[in-house]
Amino acid sequence: MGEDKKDNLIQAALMLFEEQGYHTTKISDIVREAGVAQGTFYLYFKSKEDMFRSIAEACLEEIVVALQQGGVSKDTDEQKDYLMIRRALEVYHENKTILKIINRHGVGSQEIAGVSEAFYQQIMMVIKQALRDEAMYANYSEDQLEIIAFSKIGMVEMVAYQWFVVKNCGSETINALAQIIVGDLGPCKFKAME
Amino acid sequence: MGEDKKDNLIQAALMLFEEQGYHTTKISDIVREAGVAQGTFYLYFKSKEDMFRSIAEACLEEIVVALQQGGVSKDTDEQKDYLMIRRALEVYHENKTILKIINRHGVGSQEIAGVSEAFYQQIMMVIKQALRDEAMYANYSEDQLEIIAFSKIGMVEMVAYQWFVVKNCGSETINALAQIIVGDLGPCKFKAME
Amino acid sequence: MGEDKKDNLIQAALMLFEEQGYHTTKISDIVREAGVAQGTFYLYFKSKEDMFRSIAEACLEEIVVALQQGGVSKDTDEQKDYLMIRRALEVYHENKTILKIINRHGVGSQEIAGVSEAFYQQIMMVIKQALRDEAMYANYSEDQLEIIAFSKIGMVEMVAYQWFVVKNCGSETINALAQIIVGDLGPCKFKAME
Amino acid sequence: MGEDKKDNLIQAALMLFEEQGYHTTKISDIVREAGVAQGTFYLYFKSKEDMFRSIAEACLEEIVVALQQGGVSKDTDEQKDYLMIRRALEVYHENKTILKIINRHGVGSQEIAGVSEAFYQQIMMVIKQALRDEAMYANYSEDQLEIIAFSKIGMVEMVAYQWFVVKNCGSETINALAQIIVGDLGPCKFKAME
DNA sequence: TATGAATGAGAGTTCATTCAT
DNA sequence: AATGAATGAACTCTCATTCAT
Repeated sequence: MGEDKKDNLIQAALMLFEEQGYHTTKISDIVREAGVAQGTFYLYFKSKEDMFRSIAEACLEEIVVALQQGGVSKDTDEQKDYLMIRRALEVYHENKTILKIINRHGVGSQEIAGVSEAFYQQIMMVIKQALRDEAMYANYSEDQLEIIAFSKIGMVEMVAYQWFVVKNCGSETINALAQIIVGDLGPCKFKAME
Repeated sequence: MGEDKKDNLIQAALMLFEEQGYHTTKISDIVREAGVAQGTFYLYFKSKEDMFRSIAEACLEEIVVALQQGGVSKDTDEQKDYLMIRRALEVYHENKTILKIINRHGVGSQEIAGVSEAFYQQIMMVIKQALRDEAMYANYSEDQLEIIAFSKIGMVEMVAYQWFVVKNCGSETINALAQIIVGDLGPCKFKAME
Repeated sequence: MGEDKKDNLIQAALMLFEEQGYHTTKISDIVREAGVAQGTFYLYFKSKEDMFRSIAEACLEEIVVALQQGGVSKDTDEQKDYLMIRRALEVYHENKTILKIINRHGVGSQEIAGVSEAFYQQIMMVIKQALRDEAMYANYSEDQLEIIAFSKIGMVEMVAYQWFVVKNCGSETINALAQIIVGDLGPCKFKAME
Repeated sequence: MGEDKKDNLIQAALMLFEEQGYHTTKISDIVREAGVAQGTFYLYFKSKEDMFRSIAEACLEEIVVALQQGGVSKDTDEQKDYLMIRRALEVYHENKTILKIINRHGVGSQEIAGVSEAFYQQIMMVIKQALRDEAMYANYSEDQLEIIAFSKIGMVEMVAYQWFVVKNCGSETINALAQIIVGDLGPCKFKAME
């Protein structure tokens, strides 16, 4: 039952952070939304920042794990690339709440910046690992693979942000987005959006 | 002379926003840094948010203009692509302060989010325009070009953020980064960076 | 068994009050130290203040009783005086915890101030009674004896506080302190203390 | 004009601390009494504790200075003693506000305890110095003089507290109190009080 | 134009106390 | 008798903004 309230608080906070941003959201908003008393917040979190850090950590970790599980082996590099991009878009789509909070509203605290930095480091490592299996990048150095990895992350993140958050598109766009990003226009499945 | 003080305020604010973020920086910090009195701030700006909006607008507009001027026509698509990417990296490098402020610290105000959104819309248009000149994208639809444009923006922005802000590399890395991103490993000019 | 917990609470509270003062000590500190649950506190005490009042009353009453039992009759006034002072120092030494709590940390509640006031009234009466037996004070009025009594109390309390609490000296200093206070330097047993 | 408000705050605080104690007095009480805004408090003091520390320091320093100026040279030790005691009672009477605050209400903060400890150390030194001039204490060691000094301080403080604070007597009692404390009953000027 | 003391609404946080189990 | 999660009133403190000079 105790965990009930903690969960209420987290759900309420995520909703409010997404809607109005971290700084605009007051503890009093969160507890009202969660239906608990003001003091209850402090049973579960040391402070507002502590709450956000723990939520962000959990969400970002989820993304890292989800990306890691996307390991597939297909024939061509292009197929691998496509699947990687699609998988990443799926994961971002499922986690667009935290994506929106962090990208649109930011947070601005040393500690949380650290969480974010660590997150990017982790997914970069995951992507770099995947790239090593592609023939195309066979003779790339570690540093060069890192550049490629980050550029792919940026690509996916920006597209995900623009389509899932700004344009608020659904998961049915994922295939088309991935196809275009990878560069195969074949039989175009891409329909006008919004 | 009055403009002197306004400029002092802007420079002080940019420095502090970059260092500690928008929310952490107090008006009192800015005026102390700028060497003017507390009340003077309000002679030049309606509010703290108003100041940030105007600074952000100016900086982002500068980026848009700089990107637009990069229009050059070379023989191959790959050359065009490389030059576009390099140009974008240069521009981001020159403007890494605002890049850092917006990406690392975020903003958290509806109005400023609008500024940011409009900025991305503008540079997307610039990039899309440039892509139309590449043979490679001849039969892409507008929507498809938009995806490509955003994915390129994301690529450049993420790489610029990681190398110029996180790793704090200088402009001498630009060529190498651009080359790798575009995919030409030719005579590799890329050196290990730390 | 119930009384066990009550006693635990009292011991824990005394320790914490002495260490950090009444106001700084939280109920949660006391119950943690006592090894009981938060709610258990209220089975034994109406409130934090009620607890402190009852502890203080008990301790101070102990001091009063101890002082009363010191009644001895010796030949000279000086001997009586010395014994009275020594006895008082002993008592204060044994009760330095409450002495420290009340003198160093104060109290700050009307009700408890009353307890303290009543305590001084009581020991004043005890001392006054003792003084009546000394030839030296034969023709002193009641009011005058009261002044003498309070001045002796102040003397002993201040010395006890400085030596037992501030300098943290042990009971071996008592004789020397009493001798000096009374004014007999005879064969000086007093050693340098640090 | 700025100092006006600071002074208002100090006067209001002293009054309230005396009336209801340090812990019971809220910042909101102080500013209301002083007739300034809540935020104004923080222009002059870092916190409530900081305020009290600075007030206490000033008051206690005043007492030390006042006691130091009492240096007089009379014929007999008894005369010197009497004058010292009377002077001390006068000083305590003039400063009974801070005496009441510290003795009755206490404060309970490490930092302020330090101020108080330092105060006693200082007046002990003053008294010890004075005692050295008395023939009576010619062959007392430093340690022994310290005991005498503290016992005299305790005497005066307790009597001052009981008569000036508890019984609320005026300065006309000072002579009589001093006389009794010193031990001369001569032509008794002491009248029944209140 | 420039000042900076003053403001006060409103934020985050604390903690003695309660009560269903 | 014992628990400890939950409470919420009340606190201290912050800081963007104002305005008399």
